[in-house]
Amino acid sequence: MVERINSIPVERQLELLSKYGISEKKREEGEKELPELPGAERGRVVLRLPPEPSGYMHIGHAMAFSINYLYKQKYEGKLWLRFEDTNPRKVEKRYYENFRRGISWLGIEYDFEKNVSEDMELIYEFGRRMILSGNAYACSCSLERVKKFRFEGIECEHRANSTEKNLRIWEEMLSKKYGEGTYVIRMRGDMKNQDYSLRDPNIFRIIQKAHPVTLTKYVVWPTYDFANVIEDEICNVTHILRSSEFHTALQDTIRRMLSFRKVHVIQFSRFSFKGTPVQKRLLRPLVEKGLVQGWDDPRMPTVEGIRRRGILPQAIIRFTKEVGYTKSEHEYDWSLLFAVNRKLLDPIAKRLFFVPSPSRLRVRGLKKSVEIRLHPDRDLGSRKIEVDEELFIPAEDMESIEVGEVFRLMELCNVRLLSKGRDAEAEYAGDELTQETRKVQWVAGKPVEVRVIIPGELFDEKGSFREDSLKEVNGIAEEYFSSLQEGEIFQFVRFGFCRVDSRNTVVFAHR
RNA sequence: GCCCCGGUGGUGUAGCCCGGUCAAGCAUACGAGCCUCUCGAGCUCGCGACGUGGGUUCAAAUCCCGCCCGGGGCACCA
Repeated sequence: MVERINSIPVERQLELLSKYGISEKKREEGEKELPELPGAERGRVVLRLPPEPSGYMHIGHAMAFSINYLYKQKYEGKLWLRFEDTNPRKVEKRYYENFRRGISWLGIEYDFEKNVSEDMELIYEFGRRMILSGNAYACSCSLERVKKFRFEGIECEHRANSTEKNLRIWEEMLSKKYGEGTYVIRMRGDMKNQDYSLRDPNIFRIIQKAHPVTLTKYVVWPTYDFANVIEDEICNVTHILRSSEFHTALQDTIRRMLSFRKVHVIQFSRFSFKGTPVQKRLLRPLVEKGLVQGWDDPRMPTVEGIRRRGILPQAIIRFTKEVGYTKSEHEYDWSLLFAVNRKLLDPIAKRLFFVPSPSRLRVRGLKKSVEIRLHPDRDLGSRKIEVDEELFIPAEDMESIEVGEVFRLMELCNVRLLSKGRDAEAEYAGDELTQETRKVQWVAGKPVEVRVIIPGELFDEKGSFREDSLKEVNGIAEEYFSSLQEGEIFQFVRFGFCRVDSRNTVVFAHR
């Protein structure tokens, strides 16, 4: 029954339906809304993007930032861009700019920007307060000893030092009297706590390496958890939306010790795509061994990589909104992102002809000039093509077309194949357009040689690098191709969406 | 070892807090058809899931316990 109805054209179906008084059920199209944030009030929400400028921004950052941005919009709140640059050993100047670029590419508008390293004096003030209130102490245990004691739940002797002594050492640390590894400041937690991260964690350590922003001004640096709590307090952050590789217990404790306000913490698991991990640990070897072209290789999850791959920034934001966030482990299939990207691209991408593995075809007596629209149903302009007897069609089509068969050269005319092979010939067979005839794209005139790079997943299921992660297709495109802008995303008809990477190279995005 | 957090179709999610309306919604993928001068878009239909074992209850995807599996933390990294 269903089959029978389906075989009737839609218009006729609707006709029949209205005849029987059945109206079309309107589907509510509403875009998916993000869940409400606890305790969020319009206009009073403050969020933050906290990148560590120690590596390239990747899709995981992009999505986590998007969530924050979406909530900023939802509640008309404020958004900070805050560089978590408290480890001079990891931070590098160029990455600050890389993040700024990535964020602006995404179209994320933030209200304030700062580096945590600019707030050192303030952070020191809170460190001092921790010591004065007995919540922190200076410790000179070796790393091994700290570890051992923490594991065994034993308090070291430094824990019993007087406030005066702690304060003296603290001041001396600040005045650069000590070298690395001599002293650290630890939070007085609970050496018996079942959660080991509360067994007197370190909150300040000495690092004698020049910082890209503050240079050699400071040597005592706060650890992430400490700096973060302070920054969230002074930035007036109301909601922390971050991935779940962070534990809240420690930060909550510090917040309590310093009598800071409560902050809503929402955690979600890391965003990553199938076969394309975001961890530097896995990516760096690929770059170093030359298995990929660089950090901006279109197979890479870096912002630069996915941009080259033809993903629109809006697609990332919209995709993020669709999948939302969860604490459950997941690995997105690229096809999910592609689907969103395709929807955005379809109405704006120009349609061009590309012939992979071209096969020469002579059409007897053909001489024609056609003007073809650049989009089937949007007005994106058109291009004019002069056709002579000689043109090219894909080898794949040439092979499957039988001699004597009539097929259509898209937007041009019908032809009948007379012979195959090197001197393949065809003859004109009318202009009538019918649904059944096979349609083939073609290239004539002055073809442009084009190389299409097809990026795939970097790793297979077992986690080893895929040698075939990058494929290549060569062919010719119509002349109009040369007038595309670098970076422009368009569609090669019957082939897929691509982005102009460089003069004669395009990167395949998806079908 | 200890401590957190998860486990809904191939993939991603909704539902779980407040048990029934869930013989489980949506998207994507896949299959079929309609439409279309694209293998794109649009439209219609189909396919397919509550980790596992107990318990509570008239009733469990939803609450409780055990187990299994996955992720994260226990850094002088963030």
